[in-house]
Amino acid sequence: MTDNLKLPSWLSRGIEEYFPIKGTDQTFSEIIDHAKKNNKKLRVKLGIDPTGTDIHLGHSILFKKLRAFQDNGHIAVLIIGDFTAQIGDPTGKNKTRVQLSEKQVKENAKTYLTQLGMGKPANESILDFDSKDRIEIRYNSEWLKGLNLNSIIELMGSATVSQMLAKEEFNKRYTSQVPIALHEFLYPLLQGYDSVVVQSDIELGGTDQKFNIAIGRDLQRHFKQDPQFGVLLPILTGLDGIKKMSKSEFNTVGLTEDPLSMYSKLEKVPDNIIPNYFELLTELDLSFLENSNPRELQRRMALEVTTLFHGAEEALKAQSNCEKLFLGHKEKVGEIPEISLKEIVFPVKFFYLLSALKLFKSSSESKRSIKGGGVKIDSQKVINPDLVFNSKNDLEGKILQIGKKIIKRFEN
RNA sequence: GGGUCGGUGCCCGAGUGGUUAAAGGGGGCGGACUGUAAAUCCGCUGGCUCUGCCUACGUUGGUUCAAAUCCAACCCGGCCCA
Repeated sequence: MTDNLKLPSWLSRGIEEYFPIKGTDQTFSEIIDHAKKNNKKLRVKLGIDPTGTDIHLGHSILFKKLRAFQDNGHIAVLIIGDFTAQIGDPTGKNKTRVQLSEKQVKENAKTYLTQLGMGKPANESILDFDSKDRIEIRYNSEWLKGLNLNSIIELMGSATVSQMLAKEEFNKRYTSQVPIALHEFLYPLLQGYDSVVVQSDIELGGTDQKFNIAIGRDLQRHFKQDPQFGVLLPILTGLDGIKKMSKSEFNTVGLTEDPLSMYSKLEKVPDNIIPNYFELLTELDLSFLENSNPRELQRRMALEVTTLFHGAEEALKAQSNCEKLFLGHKEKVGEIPEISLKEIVFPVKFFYLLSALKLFKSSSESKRSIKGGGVKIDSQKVINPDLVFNSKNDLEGKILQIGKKIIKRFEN
C-alpha cells in the first residue's frame, strides 16, 4: 500500500523522515488529513531535558515544527524531562554528566519556557502558550518518580538486550569497549513510557531520537494504545559547519542572544551549510539559492534568521552596524554592546583587565591572545599584555575587539 | 570472585628514573590571505596582576639527590574465566 496523499507543506518542510509510513490502518498523511477534516486534535509530543539553560537554533527547529502543529489545530505536549535529565541520555560524550539537583532542573525548565516565549503573546513567541487547548506542559517526574519495581521490571521486560545494542550509540560503545552502565538502557524505556502516559499520537525529535521514539511505539503497543508516529527533524549543523550544534562544542547561536551577536555569528557561517540553514530556520522559498552570490547568501541568511527572533528593524540595524564596524567606521556605530569598567581598579595591566572583565577564561589565555595579535582597541592591535592603563579615561568610549567575534565598547 | 591488560593535558596518543608544562596528531583560538567563507601558510593552546611562583600524568602513601616513569595499597575500566 502506498501513500497517495501528500503531507501538507507546513509539515513536510525540513523533515528528515517520518515513520511508519503506514500505521495500523492509515498512512501518516491520511491521519493528518483526517484530523483536519474532522477537527480532531492530535497530541504531538516533544520532550526536552532541562540539562542546560540555553536554547539554541538547533533546538529551535523542533519547536518551530511543534508550533506549526499548534497553528494547524493540534496539541503540543511538551514534556519537561526533569526526571530523565538526571539519568542522562547516553550520548557517549557526556560521560561526566553531572547529577543535577531537583532545584537546578526546575530552574532550567523555567528558563527554557521563558526562552520559548511563555508569557508573551503567541505572535511574539516560539510556541503558542496562549491557546490553552493547544499546549500541555508535563514534567515527567510526575509519573516516573513513583514507579515501583514491578512497573520497572515490566518496562524492562518489553525490550531485549540485542534491541538495545542495535542502537548505534550503544553499539559503538559496546564494540569499542567503552562501558555502558545498565541504567542507561532505562533511558529509552522511560522516554518511551512518557509517550504511553501522555498518549501521544505523534512524537517529534531529532534523527538521533529515532530509537527512543521507536521504543515509545513498542511500549504504547504493550499498553494497548495506538502507537505514535515519529517525525524526525534533521540535526542542525553548528557554526563550524562540521559538528552538530551543541553547547559543548561552542558552535551555537542562542535564541536570546542580542541581534548584533546573532547576526555576526551567522554571517560568517561556512558556505556549505547555508542552504541547510535557509531550509531549516526560515520559511523562505528556496528557489533563489541556485544562482546567488555566496557572500550575499550569508548576509541574507543572517538577516532572515535574526529577523525571526528580533524583528526586521533590529535585524537590519544589526546588519548595518556589523558592516560599518568591519569597514572601520566605528564612530557611526551606536549599537555596540557596552562593557562596564566599574569594577576595575586602576591602574591596571591590559591582560588583567580583560581577564577581570571575564572576556577570557584565564589571565594566561588573555595574555596569550594579546601577544598573538588578536586584540584591538579602536582598530589598533595592542600586543603588549603588560600595557598599563592608569585611569578610566584611557579607555572610556573606546572600542575593544577580540578576534572577529567579540566587540565591546568600554563604558564607565 | 580469579586471571590479565590498562587509566597521561579538551580528545586521541607517545613517553618507562633526570631541563618534562610532558613528543606527535586532532580539535580549539589568534594572525596573514580571502568574500568576515573554504583551502593554504604562520603562531598559540595548565593556572597565577607573571622576568617569578604554583599546580599537573587515576588516588594515597613510600623508595630516591631526583618519579608520569620504581614499590605498596586502594579506586575505576576493558577482555578472558567463573
